[in-house]
Amino acid sequence: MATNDVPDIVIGRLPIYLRALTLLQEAGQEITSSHELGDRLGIGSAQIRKDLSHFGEFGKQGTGYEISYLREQIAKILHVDRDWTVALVGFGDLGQAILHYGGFHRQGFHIEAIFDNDPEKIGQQIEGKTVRSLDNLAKVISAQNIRIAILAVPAGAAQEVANTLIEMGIKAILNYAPITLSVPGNIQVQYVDPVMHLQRMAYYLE
Amino acid sequence: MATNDVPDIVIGRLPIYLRALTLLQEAGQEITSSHELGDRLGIGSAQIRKDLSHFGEFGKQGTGYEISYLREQIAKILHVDRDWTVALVGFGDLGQAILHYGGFHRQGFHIEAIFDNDPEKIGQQIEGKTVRSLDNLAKVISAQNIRIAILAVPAGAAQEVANTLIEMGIKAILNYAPITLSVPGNIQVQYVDPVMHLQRMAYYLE
DNA sequence: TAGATTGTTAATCGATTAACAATC
DNA sequence: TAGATTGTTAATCGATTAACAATC
Repeated sequence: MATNDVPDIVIGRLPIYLRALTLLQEAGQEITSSHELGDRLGIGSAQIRKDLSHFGEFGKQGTGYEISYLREQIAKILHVDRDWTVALVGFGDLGQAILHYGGFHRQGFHIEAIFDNDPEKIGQQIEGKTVRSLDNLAKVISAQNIRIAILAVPAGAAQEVANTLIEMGIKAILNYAPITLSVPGNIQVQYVDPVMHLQRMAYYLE
Repeated sequence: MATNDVPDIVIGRLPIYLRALTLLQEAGQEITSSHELGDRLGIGSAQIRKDLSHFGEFGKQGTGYEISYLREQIAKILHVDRDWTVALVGFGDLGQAILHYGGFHRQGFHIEAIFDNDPEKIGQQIEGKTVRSLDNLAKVISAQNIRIAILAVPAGAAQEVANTLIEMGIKAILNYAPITLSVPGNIQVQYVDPVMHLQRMAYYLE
């Protein structure tokens, strides 16, 4: 049960398992197996068992996994068995779309602070939140103990804003700006860049 | 120059290289090296050279790479040295945000057809395009020879719509629905699921 | 020439997979 | 019991990295 040095690639698959389990649960199913899960996900059953074995034993020989139990356990491992408060930085078209998108909230990631440097936007009220100047970053982040930020500023500003966020204590950045951020090793960064996905697929076309 | 069986993981890095090169070029730089590129991207220089070696020789010993040339070559390899016509399927909040987002267009992926099944939306005019019923999928896709679709329908409908798209000749799907699609081996699928990225990062928090 | 950097080979490292004893 | 599936070990596979001859 060495929750310690689990390969990051394994961590990356846990949300996929979680999603599949939730789906099965919503369909009313109660038990599943590594084979069924693997078939649905296009992954080998051995890999699923191996991945889970990093964290403990969750199944029963001859039977499989109780879906609700495994779901809970994976949620606990990922620390998504709780609510997270998130800051949204950048309130242009993209930032507004992100706020409007309900998916984060539904999964327990609550955007409770919004920042932008455009004077036209500062002070604006949206869904009960106020758009604030970036100068207030330090105050708000420490007051609300926020550790996750969604970065939706232009590429040219992203690195600088990221630096500030990290100084203020942010530990995880979901970056929508199309630029690779340079950050210290203890800071998490994930990228959302749909265009890169299209480019990748284009290789295989024609 | 075996453009043949290049590992998919290598293909996945080409858009990252492309993005970094474009950035350097915009900054007015003309020459770079695998070391500089690697430092910026947090990747080993050997990996970059190895990746590129799958496709040919693009550098000069002692000097490095001419940025504009390497950019062009990678764009050609990825087939993004041209414009692509894309269908958007699903015109709810998410679909509208995707259409409104300029990033696709800017990189040569043009959304030229929009589909939704909501009678309220069908017929609506947006940016010179008409929202059409899914019944028109076949006609429009074959008429415009569209091979890429962006899927932004609810999770419950995604697999069924994907099946239809594939029947109609779509070869690549950028899927925003939070569900793993089951597709034939010759069909490309990429996933955009920001929540999964947050879940992955949450593991490392606290 | 001296210094730098490529492209490539070989070694290392890590991840996936096959197989099976344990056991429900 | 017979059948099924887990958790884990060992083998395989593939990707990353170190090192260096070639050469600009």
